[in-house]
Amino acid sequence: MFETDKTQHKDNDSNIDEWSDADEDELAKIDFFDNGCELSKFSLECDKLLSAEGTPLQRYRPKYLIVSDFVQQYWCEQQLLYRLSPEAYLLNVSPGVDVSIEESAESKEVKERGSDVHLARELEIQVPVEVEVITKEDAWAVKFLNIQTMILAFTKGHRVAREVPVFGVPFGSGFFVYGIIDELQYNPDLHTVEILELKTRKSCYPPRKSQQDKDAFQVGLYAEMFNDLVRGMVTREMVENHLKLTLDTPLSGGIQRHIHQQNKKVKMKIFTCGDILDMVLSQMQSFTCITKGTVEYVHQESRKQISTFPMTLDQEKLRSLFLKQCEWWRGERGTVGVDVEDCWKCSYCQFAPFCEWRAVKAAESKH
DNA sequence: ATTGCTCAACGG
Ligand code: SF4
Repeated sequence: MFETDKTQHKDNDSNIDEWSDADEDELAKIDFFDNGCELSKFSLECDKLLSAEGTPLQRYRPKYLIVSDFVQQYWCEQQLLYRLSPEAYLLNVSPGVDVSIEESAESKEVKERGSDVHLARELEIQVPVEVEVITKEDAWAVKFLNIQTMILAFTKGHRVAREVPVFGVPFGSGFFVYGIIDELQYNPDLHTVEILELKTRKSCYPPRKSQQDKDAFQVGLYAEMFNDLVRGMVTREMVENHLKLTLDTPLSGGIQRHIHQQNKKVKMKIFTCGDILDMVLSQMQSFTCITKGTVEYVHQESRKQISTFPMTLDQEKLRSLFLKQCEWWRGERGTVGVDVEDCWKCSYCQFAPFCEWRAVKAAESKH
């Protein structure tokens, strides 16, 4: 009885907590449901744009994806698309209407403070070295060398490494993925490795469940990729074919010098990107698989810990989530925005005013 | 073959 009141409620507040506050005129203009309310695979205008111009993979990630792509997608696939393709968002905006696609200054500020904290933490334990990079092989060799630095640190007795790259082709997806793990912790007695993912927050309270889920997903994906390297499931050919690298040409002088400087014992030899890759692929196999991780939330202002929670790797759950995400990248299904219970996310989103997903959900809720 | 092709994560 009281519920009917709720559905009629129009929220013109700046606070977005329901679908129904979208602009009435915009809703009238967009008529997706001519043929009833069944959710067809590509009913959104943005999906039609995608199918006309190529899959997200071809268009935006022809060689490799980054872990952050999947993490953003986990948060909201529609928002990911709008970030990749502002034109997909502008489809919903009538010509002449002035609209911003910039993130708010506040949100930029919060992200910057997060970056600052992470940078400071990295500098606490490792010294950055500048290396001249000329070719893309050089650039990838540096990434591989950063993995080797972690391996060396752990064999020297260090227990913590930060900003450690991982790469691979998770779950046989056929997608090459690259990411950087915030922190790895090594226990030399048990010979185990765990992930610590630090998240800084403006708020001094723990985030909502779906945000924690997203962070657990991120840690899970890192763990899975690390483990694939440990299991020897990442091959030289995968790197070569996906990244289109020529692995057998010598790296440029700056990197050669760096390698010899780093390890004086290494014999005078000209290294190729493939040499570095082979070493890393082989050395990674001496680790054990990661089974656990921790997500830690820290208040930006006070730097005090807010909360932590453990992540136990659930490979099957992760697999099905990940492969579902891959379908979107391949253009096998349409874009899906946030669930009703997660529509609070829209209040933080720069695309809320003309978001197609929101408009459709608002229209649906009026049946 | 004019011919290239990505710093990731950052927080909500
Ligand atoms: S407004 Fe909501 S549904 Fe639309 S992109 Fe932003 S978060 Fe996703």
